[in-house]
Amino acid sequence: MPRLKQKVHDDFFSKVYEVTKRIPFGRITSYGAIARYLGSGRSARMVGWALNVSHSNLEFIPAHRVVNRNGLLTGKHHFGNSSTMEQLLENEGIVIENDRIINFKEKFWDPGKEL
DNA sequence: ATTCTGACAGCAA
DNA sequence: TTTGCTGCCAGAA
Repeated sequence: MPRLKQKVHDDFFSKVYEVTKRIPFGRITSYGAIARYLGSGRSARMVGWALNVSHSNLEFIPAHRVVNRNGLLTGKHHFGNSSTMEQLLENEGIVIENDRIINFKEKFWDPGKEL
């Protein structure tokens, strides 16, 4: 029995939240990695959208641990203050320079590979 | 209904 | 290497 359209979206969003919540402390991943893990590899933008509305979720979503594939903090303007995301990450021991994560490759956490 | 936009990513020039 | 266009799927106007 197919679910209602609204339900489907909730499922996709929920999956995004689930994966995001499993990102280990001090690690980060990319929108594309999550999208691929969820099956729709070319829907990275939807991951971003899901995180954008993650405020409606009761649980805390560590959305600051999700950046684009270049380790660029493209979503920092969505944390109220544009320095919040950067601060949260540095709080976890991640070094940032010019909105870019240093040692991005080493800190990278691939849900498809590690989950 | 149509058009534009977006917290992306891949590929062509 | 950098820039620009395209595919992707939902939402807003």
